[in-house]
Amino acid sequence: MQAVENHKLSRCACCVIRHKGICDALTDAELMQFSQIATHRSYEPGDIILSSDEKTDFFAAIHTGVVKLTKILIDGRQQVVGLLLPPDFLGRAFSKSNPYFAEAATKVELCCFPHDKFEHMLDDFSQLKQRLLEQTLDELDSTREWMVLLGRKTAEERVASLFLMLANRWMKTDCAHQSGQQQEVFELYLKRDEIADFLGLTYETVCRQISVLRKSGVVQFSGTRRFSVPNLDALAEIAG
Amino acid sequence: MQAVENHKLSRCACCVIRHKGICDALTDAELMQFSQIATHRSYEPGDIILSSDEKTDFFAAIHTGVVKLTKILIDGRQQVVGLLLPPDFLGRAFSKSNPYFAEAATKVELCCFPHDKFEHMLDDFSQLKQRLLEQTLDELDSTREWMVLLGRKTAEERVASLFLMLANRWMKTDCAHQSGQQQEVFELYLKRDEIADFLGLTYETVCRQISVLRKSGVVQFSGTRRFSVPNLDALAEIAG
DNA sequence: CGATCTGTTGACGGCAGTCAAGTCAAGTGG
DNA sequence: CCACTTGACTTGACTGCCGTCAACAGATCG
Repeated sequence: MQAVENHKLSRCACCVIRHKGICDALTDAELMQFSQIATHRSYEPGDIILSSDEKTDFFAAIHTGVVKLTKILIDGRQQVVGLLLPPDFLGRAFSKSNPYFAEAATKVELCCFPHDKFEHMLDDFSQLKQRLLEQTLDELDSTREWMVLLGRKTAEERVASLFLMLANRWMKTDCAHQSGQQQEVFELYLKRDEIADFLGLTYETVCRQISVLRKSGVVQFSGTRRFSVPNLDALAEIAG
Repeated sequence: MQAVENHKLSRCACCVIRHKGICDALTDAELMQFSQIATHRSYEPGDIILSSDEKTDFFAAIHTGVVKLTKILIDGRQQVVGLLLPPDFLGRAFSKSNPYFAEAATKVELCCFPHDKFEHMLDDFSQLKQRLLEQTLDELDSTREWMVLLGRKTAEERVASLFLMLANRWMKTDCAHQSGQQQEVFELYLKRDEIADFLGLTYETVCRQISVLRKSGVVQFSGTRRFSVPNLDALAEIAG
């Protein structure tokens, strides 16, 4: 029993997101307790992790991969309302259902916590709740930033904004990039039609605007889903 | 001194939003402490309450009136990213600045709490932090709902969605509406160009789509900013 | 090799934006 | 009291960006 706990603690202790996501709010001792309720789950691209308005029985930290949050209208029109990367948190606390679909955009590994036990721990560890609040506030900020994009930006500005956002997120979390090195390469993660659903466009328009940016030299592509940015300021200028 | 406290408590105790907003999370005894740090401020339509990225020194509960949260691009394009009605909470906790403008859309009265004292109280009263978290999560949900509108809905659907949202919010909070009464009358609060900035349209398009809905009988106007809805289901159908 | 999925590019049309004129109500000042 | 101004709103004519429809290219896989 003790051995198992130690094993589980060590799994958490050496977890790549130990000091990034909500887990960072916990001490090693608290993490020990936390690790006992955590289980891992894996998903393939396209898998539905959570269905809209289905009662959810777990929360999760994104361990690896990318998760899309989407909403759909009755006639099938779809909008991506959030993109979760490690070490983001997945799930709607203090509510029995969540109003989005969560879909794996890439291979995904989650670290899951049962619904009721996690909410109890939120009450026990005030630092955890604090962290969740701060993360939710940050998410609200970036969601509103995206509202400006959807409401007011042109197609070209939208695509440029997406590239800029991905580049910034990449450099913030995976900041193991050696300075003075050659061009940083970023991952797009999404297919053209997923990008379209994120930007409020059609996939043809996304294609065209990517071509425009590529031909003007603002971004350089290697394959269809990897790109680099010679001049981030120029990209930011276009993104508005 | 004691007299003043009693006076202040009584002001909170009989406050119209005492049992609606975050204050509802407090006991009468806690409210007493709370009332000692609270001050009231008034604003006229068009007044800027908070400027984007300006360091904020207070939080506030909306007592009366309507507050717009907006963001602008360098060339002046504007997007309303949130609409706050009583008893909503204004301010970005645990961050020295907030990335939006807060502007009074109508006459507004705020109940304000100093920045540092309020954050201390959040730590002292866990129910308060809990309430703030839940309110933030709800705000995130409705913001994402609005992303679908901005990204995927037509002009007519957007205007219909706004009417529906206002009707629902009105009936939820001011539910002193006598049943079996004649048509409920709702307030639009915003000018045509403010609606446009909320819906990601131009004010001419907003005008035209309001005319369409009015002529089809789905909504009835008295003046330019008051309307009633004969059939809410029909409106919801159009809103998508 | 064909089948399928993903991405690219062209031609055309429509919805909403742009530009502009006009209505209406409220306020201001002579 | 009336001319004038101002702000909010409405409506029309035209334009253009992006959506729709369609053909095609490349990659992956059985």
